[in-house]
Amino acid sequence: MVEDVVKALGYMTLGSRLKRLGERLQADTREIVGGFEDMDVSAGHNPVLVSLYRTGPCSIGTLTKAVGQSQPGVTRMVNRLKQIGLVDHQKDPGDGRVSLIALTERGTRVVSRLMETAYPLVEQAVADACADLSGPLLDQLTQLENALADRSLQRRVRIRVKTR
Amino acid sequence: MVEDVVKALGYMTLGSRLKRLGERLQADTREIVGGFEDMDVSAGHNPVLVSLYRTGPCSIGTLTKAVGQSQPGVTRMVNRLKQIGLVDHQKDPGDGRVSLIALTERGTRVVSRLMETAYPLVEQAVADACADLSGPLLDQLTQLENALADRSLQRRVRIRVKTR
DNA sequence: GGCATTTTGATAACAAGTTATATAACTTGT
DNA sequence: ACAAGTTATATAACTTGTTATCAAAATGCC
Repeated sequence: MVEDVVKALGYMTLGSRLKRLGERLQADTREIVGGFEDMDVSAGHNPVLVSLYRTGPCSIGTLTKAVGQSQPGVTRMVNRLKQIGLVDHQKDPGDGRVSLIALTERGTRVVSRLMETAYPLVEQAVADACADLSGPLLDQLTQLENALADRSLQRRVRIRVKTR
Repeated sequence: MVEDVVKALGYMTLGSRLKRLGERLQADTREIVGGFEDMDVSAGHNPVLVSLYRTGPCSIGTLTKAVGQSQPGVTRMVNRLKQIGLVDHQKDPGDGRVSLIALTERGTRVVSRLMETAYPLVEQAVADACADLSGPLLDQLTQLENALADRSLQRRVRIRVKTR
C-alpha cells in the first residue's frame, strides 16, 4: 500500500486535494446527468445552463461572474452549448459589443427536465455522501473520500431511485 | 452584483466548487513557492517531489498511487521535472519495464530547502485561512472562500513572515 | 465632434487533467 | 520452452482551465 501524499501533507496540498476530489465528483456527476439527457457535456456546463435558466438571457461577462471562471473559459463553454443547440446568441440592441446568450427552446426544455430529474438526484447523492461529515475541513474531506470509496455517487443515486 | 451559481446550487455543484477552490489555492501556492526556488513548476508537482524525497527512488506506478492521478499525468509531470533537472530516471535492474524515478542531487537540495522554507509557510498560510472554519462542509467552503477573499494566501504568508 | 480611455468578447497559446491504445517486458501454465 | 496473458510505461488525442492580446464598441472629456 502506497501512502497518499496529497492527503498526508494536509494543509500544504489542500489545493491539489480539493481539485482532485472536485474532478472526481464532476466526473461522477457528468455520468449521472448523461444518463438522463443524451448530451455530451461536462459537469462544468451545468452552472452555465442553470444560470441562463434562472436569470434569462445575459452577456458573457455576466455568465463569467455567475460561474466564477475566466471569460475565455465561459466563451468556450457557451460555444460548445451553441454547437449542441442548447443556447443561442444575438447582439445586444443597446450595446454592440455584448452578445446576449440565451437558452434555445430546446435548451429550456432540457434544463427544465434536468431540474426535475437528474439535478435533484445528483444533489441527493452528494448530500447523502456528505451526510455524516463532521469536524475540521481536512477531516471532512477524508470522510468524504472514504464515503465515496465505500459507495460511489452512482450507487447512491441508484439506491435513491430504487428505494423511493 | 451577480449571484454565484456554483455556490448557490449547493451539493449539486460541489464538484465544480471544490475544483474551483482547489485551482485557486494551487495558483496561490505556486506563486508562494516560486518566490523561494526559481523553478517554473505548478503546485501539482510538489506532491511528486515530496513523495520522491520521502520514499526514495520509485516507479511511475508507485508515484501514480502516491499522488492519486492518472499514470499519463504523472509521466508528464516527471518529464517536466526531468527537463528542469530535478529528477532523473534509470532502468530498474530487476524489471526492465519499470523506470526508477529519483531526485537528482540538485533536486534533493531543492526539495530539502523547500521543506524548510516555502512548504511550512504555505501550510501555515492555508491553516491560517482555515483556522476558524466550522460546521457542515458547504458552510466551511463558504467561510474559506470568504477568508481568502478577505486576505489572500500571499498576504497571510507575508504577515507570518513579518510577525515572527 | 473627435481623440483617448475603457470595456466586451474572441482568439491564440499553453498547462494539466483525462481515456484509449500500443509496445515491451515479465509471468504463468502446460 | 513457448504461447498466452498480464503489467508498466509511453504516446496520442481530447477537454477544460488559464493568461495575454486584439479588435470593435462605448464612454468621457475637451
